[in-house]
Amino acid sequence: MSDLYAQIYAVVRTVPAGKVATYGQIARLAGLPGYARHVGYALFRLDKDSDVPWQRVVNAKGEISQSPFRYGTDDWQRALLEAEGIVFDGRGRLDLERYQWMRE
DNA sequence: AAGTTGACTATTT
DNA sequence: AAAATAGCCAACT
Repeated sequence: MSDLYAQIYAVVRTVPAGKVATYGQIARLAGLPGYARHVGYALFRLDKDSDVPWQRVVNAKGEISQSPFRYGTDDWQRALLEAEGIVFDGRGRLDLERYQWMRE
């Protein structure tokens, strides 16, 4: 894997349970401004046995981005987050003001 | 080697 | 408030 992805994974692994971060935020923290899409791309390529908590990365609206190839369904990620104490509203969104990690 | 793709985001309808 | 547009940049074909 490229060093680029290594940096992304390193940051994602730093997100504590019960908190979430946006793609753009991960990119900035990794020192890669403008790489928001690559964060998602990196997680897409992520191996299932990786220790990266991919479920804690959501889009800027506080919603779970879906992928047709992710193993498990769209509900799987949500279940993992709920298990960490994160509550979703009726439209499948979470409160970023409350759960976003290290907001700038 | 060139064109397409995408787990995004900010801006504009 | 929700949907369409434009900018973004490495990986993939």
